[in-house]
Amino acid sequence: MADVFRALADETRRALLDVLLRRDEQTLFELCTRLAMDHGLTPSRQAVSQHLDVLESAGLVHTERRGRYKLHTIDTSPLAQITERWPPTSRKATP
Amino acid sequence: MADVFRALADETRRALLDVLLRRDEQTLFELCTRLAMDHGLTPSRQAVSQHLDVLESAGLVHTERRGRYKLHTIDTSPLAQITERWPPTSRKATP
DNA sequence: ACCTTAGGCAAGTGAATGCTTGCCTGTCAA
DNA sequence: TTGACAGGCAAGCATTCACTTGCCTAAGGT
Repeated sequence: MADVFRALADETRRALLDVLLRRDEQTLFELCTRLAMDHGLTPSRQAVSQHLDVLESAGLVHTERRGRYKLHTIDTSPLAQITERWPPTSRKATP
Repeated sequence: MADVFRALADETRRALLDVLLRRDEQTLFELCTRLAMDHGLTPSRQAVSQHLDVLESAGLVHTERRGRYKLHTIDTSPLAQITERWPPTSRKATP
């Protein structure tokens, strides 16, 4: 579970999740392009690849080889554990 | 919002949230003790104090001075933004 | 066959960060 | 007033981590 938090700690990786939420099954180069277009982030291809490895280790992204393409798919289910671990506090006011 | 993820990235800080979830309004020394007892973590008082600062900056912990004591209270509301940003994926199977 | 394209591997670098150390401030009780 | 207790401040150290650089593998098209 620590891997999930470590993965979410980086802004580029959070942006990658945003990009993948719009459309699944994107390749590394597609993700690089959309990071730049939609989020103004321009890390190198290798940097993005390493980020995707971290996300995959955390179970937040699944991959599938198809020919020479590697398609990335988001999986938000590990995030549910967060609000399960620290449920919404019933407090007098958080208005 | 980046502060929230940064705060959650550390295991000691996550353990602090666990401790605070069991009981609110604890002092720095109480938190140190419970970290050791319940989680096997024995960082120094100063280390815990710095962690609490990070948690407070993220809005996950609120504090109140009472005499020479500083009481810490958990606030889980920032965590709701996580599942709002990446909602549960309606996928073929996450069973 | 050849070249392009999509991706991977690994070492090295610089910055962020968790933690320690030492000292200081303020509050309460005897 | 003095001493003990709860906490704060700031510099220094060591590790982690994001990113680059350079080279390599493999699949697809012409």
